[in-house]
Amino acid sequence: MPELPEVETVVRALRQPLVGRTFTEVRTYWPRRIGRPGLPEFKRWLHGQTVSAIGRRGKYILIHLADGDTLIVHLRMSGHLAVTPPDAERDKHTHTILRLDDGRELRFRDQRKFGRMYLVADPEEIVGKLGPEPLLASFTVDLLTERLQGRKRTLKPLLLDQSFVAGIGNIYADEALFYAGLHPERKSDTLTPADIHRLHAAIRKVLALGIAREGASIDLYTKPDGSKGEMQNAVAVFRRTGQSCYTCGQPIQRIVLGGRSTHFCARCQH
DNA sequence: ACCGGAGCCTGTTAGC
DNA sequence: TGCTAACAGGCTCCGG
Repeated sequence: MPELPEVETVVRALRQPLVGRTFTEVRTYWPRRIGRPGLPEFKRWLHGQTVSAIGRRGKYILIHLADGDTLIVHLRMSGHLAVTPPDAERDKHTHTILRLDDGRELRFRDQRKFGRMYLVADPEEIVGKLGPEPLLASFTVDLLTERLQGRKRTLKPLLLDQSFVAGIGNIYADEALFYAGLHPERKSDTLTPADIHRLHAAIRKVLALGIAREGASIDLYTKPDGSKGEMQNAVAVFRRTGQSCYTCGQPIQRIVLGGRSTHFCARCQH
């Protein structure tokens, strides 16, 4: 499940092979992959465009084009991007191929077909509703406190809400709540200033750790070159149901919250 | 304001 | 052993 650290890892890996390249051909085998505009316009519009920069907003990959437009990619559950030689064998789940002027190809593979590509003049059309970037200096304890004002929400679904804070998914939500010592069913309006302080620190800690370890290769995520990240070996609670908490030794519990499996230590999190 | 459920997908796994 | 049904999971939309 690519979340902020996984997407950041992909962006860093694609920067060198992609910046400065021009798209010379667009092929897609699953038109619904293109979120907007429609496929014919997408093809016409992207043809001949040159990549000026590549960045990230939440879980969205932003491929900035020289004329000011932006190609946006969301990997959702199982999306994978790679720059490959043209003669590389095509995986059966590769549904979109963007040919580059150096002969190589940017390939979008997606087993579950949830991922999307967008081509827009203004990226705010797509990412405008996202909450703050949690790793920027501007994401302060005060900002988090302010965003919690007047709200009464269960913490786990709140962390998964991209309009509250951008980039957190199921893995890092569970990990952040563990490090904050907060129960996933805790209501947001019961947090003390000390709780908010710990939550703020925990969010940044787990996301930074995820980036340092180049993502969690749980399920299908791999880096663009196909190798695995290391974060799956550093999780405290995620998918460790029944195993001992590293802090207190109690078995990790699993519940379902907001339709998402949720893992936590009942002794360490309140 | 907040929550829950459906829908989008398909490979894997649990259950009969 | 072989089949089917349930499940996972990010996000959007809808209804309560």
